[in-house]
Amino acid sequence: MVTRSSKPAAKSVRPRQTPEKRGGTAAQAPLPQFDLLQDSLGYAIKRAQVRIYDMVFAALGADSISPARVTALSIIATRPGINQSALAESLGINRASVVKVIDTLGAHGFVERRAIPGDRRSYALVVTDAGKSALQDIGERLERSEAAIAAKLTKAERAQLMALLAKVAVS
Amino acid sequence: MVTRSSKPAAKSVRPRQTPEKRGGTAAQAPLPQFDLLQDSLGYAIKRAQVRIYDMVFAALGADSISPARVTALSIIATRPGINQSALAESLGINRASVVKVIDTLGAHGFVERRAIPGDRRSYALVVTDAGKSALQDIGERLERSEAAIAAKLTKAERAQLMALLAKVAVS
DNA sequence: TATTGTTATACTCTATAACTATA
DNA sequence: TATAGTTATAGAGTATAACAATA
Repeated sequence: MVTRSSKPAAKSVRPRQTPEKRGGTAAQAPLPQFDLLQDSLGYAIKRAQVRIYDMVFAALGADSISPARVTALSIIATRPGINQSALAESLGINRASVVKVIDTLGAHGFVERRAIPGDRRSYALVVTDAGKSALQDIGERLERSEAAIAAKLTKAERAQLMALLAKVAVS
Repeated sequence: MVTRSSKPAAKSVRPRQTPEKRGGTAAQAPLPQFDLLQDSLGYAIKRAQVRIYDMVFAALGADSISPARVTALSIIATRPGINQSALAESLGINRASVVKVIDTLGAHGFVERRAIPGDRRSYALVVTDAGKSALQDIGERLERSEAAIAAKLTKAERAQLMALLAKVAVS
């Protein structure tokens, strides 16, 4: 049984490159300043996200599938019959990376690759009963977990936060 | 000095789909449902975070240090003389992992490890003039970048979003 | 003994490129 | 030619454990 190891921590993939490109022009100017850590909406969101991520891990339990896999499972549940490439698109990752995701979900017995009569190049991904059951359980755990956060916000505030975040997330 | 050019790419959770088949012939219970993808505050935050992360990458440019390193650099700038262990604590990562972070920032000439007279076990980390200059430039880039998001929100909405996120982020 | 930085090692998540089998 | 899935390989970011130097 594949399980999540200890600490996951945040991700961040970035191509590295050579240093020095921004030369040392006039060094110290009176900074009109925008304090990254304090004033950036990006950092504010990041902090909230890190906080929630911790809670999600605690809620899922040590032997659960990872949050990323829960997302994949949720998408397949919502779009039964989706193929791996479309799932990759939906997850915003490369289709090659989806292979292991499905292998893992398959090893857990949560998802199946089903043959498609008309096209033998791809599979129709479907969530099994065990997968639906797991998703139900996970949903309940996360819902209870979010209740801890909701306790800090009124219903109206939560709704407004969701609305504002949706505006920000618009691509 | 690793120099892998190409796509930034990162992301993690990026659900989005059409509202279709849902209450089907489930062998499970009549789900009172909490739709993870739709109703979870965690996912809403994650989506916003992914969106902003994309913008941050674009704003920083291909030859910049990573967002995580920008954070480290900002912290050192805010707390000059901090040592690696305290920085690790502040970043929420293991102190062993900080070694490479500082090595990288050092290779860029943005940070220096300075000897501390009283304690030869640790270093006082300080941002160099080049580092301050880079931070200034990055701050301006990110500020302009956030303006694109701010355009979707009124000043009051932005302030409220920041306030609500701060409530959520409270540990 | 406790702390700090370091090294060696390993794991997760993801990307690219190339390959196979279809279509 | 184009598409879907796969494999091999690589890189970023992080963790653990063990270690030396220093306190």
